[in-house]
Amino acid sequence: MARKTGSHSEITGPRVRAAALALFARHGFAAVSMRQIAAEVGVQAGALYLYTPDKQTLLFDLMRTHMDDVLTAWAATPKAPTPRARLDCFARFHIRFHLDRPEAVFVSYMELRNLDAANFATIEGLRRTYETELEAILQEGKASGAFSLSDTKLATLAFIAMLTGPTNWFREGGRLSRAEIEDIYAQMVLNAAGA
Amino acid sequence: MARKTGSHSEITGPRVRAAALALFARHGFAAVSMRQIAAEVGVQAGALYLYTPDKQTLLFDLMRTHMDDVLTAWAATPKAPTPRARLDCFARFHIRFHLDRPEAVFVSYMELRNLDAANFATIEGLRRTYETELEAILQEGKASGAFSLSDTKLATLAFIAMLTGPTNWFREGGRLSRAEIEDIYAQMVLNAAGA
DNA sequence: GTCTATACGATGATAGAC
DNA sequence: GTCTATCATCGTATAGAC
Repeated sequence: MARKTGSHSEITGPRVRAAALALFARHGFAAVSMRQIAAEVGVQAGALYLYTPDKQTLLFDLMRTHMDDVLTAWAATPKAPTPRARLDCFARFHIRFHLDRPEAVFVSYMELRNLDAANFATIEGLRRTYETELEAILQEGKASGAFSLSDTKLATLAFIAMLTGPTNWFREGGRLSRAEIEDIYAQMVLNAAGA
Repeated sequence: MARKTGSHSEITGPRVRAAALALFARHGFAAVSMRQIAAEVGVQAGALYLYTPDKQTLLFDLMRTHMDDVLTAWAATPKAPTPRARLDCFARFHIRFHLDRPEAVFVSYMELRNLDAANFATIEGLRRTYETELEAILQEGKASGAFSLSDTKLATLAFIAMLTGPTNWFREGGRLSRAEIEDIYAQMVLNAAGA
C-alpha cells in the first residue's frame, strides 16, 4: 500500500499523546501549555492541531483510553469461583494494572475537574462501570455470608481508594516489590471485607 | 485603640484566603488567576499583593495552615487506653476532621506538585508527622498482638487513603450521615488491621 | 488600603506558505 | 505534515495616585 512521502502522522500522533500524558501527570493539565507539549515531541505548537481539535479533547482522549483499557483488561481476566477468590483477584488485578501506568491513573483521577460537562459525564460513567464490577463481588459475598460488610457501596469506594494508593508512591527498586505489595494489600482488603 | 479609617485588612486577608481556597479546590491552582480571586473578594487584582507576596505563597499558606490544624486537633484528642481503641479513635478523628474541611483537604492533596521545592519539603514533613501518629498506633498494636498486620508502613498509607475517601464524595443530606460513615469506616479499618 | 494603569511575556488557536 | 507568523486574550506582578 502506498505511503505518503514525508508523512509521520502514524508515529507523531502517539508521541503527542505520550508527551501530553507525561506532562499533564507531572505539572497538571492547566499548567501545561501546548507549546511545551510540542517542544517535547519536537514539532511546532501549530502542528499539534493536526492530532487533536483542542487541548480539552486531548485530555479527554487520554482519560477515555485509560478507562477503556481498565475495563477491557478486567473483562479479559478469568472469573474466579468464589466471592473470596474474586475479591482477591480484583485487588491483585487493580494494583498490578494501575502500578503499570501511574501517569494515566494520576491524570484520570486528578484532572476530572478540567473536563467540560459532557466529557466529565462520559468518564464518570466508565468509572462507575468499573466500580460496579467490584461492588457486584462484594454483594455476592455479603449475600452468601462469605463477607461481613455493613455497606457494599462504601466498601467499594474504600477499597478502590486504598488499592489505588500504591500508584502514588511506588518506585521500582524500593523496599517492597510489586508482588509483595500485591500480597499485603490483597490481604488487607480481604480482612476489611471480613472474609 | 485607634483604627485607621478605610482599613479592612483584618477582614480582607481572611477573605482572600477563603476565596483562594474555594477557587483552588474547584478549578485547581494553575487554572485560577489572581484576577478571579480578586473578583471573588471584590477588590482589584493588585490589592491581593497586600496580603500575599505572590500566588505560590498564597497556596503554601493555605496548605501549611491546614496541616497545622490537623496536627493541633489530633494532639488535643485524648489518648485512648488500648491500641484497638486508639485506632478506632484515630479513624473517627480523621473522618470527622476531614469531612469538615473538604476544600482544604482537596487542595492540600492535589496541589502538592505546584509547590516549589522548599515549600513541598515543609508540607511533606508535616504530612509525615501525621502519618507517623497512625503508624505508632499500628506498631504498638502489632507488638502487643492486638493487630494482625504484615507491614505497618503500608497499612498506614492504605488506611489514610481509605479514610480520606469520603471527603471526595460526602454531601450533606445524602444517603448516610457523618456518624454512619464514621462507624462503617472505623469498622473496616479495624477489620483490615486484623483487630 | 485600595484603586487605576501598565509592563511584558505566555496562552490557545488559526491562516497560509512550502 | 509541518512551519512561520499572527491574533486577541490573559497571566503575574508592580508603580504611583488618592
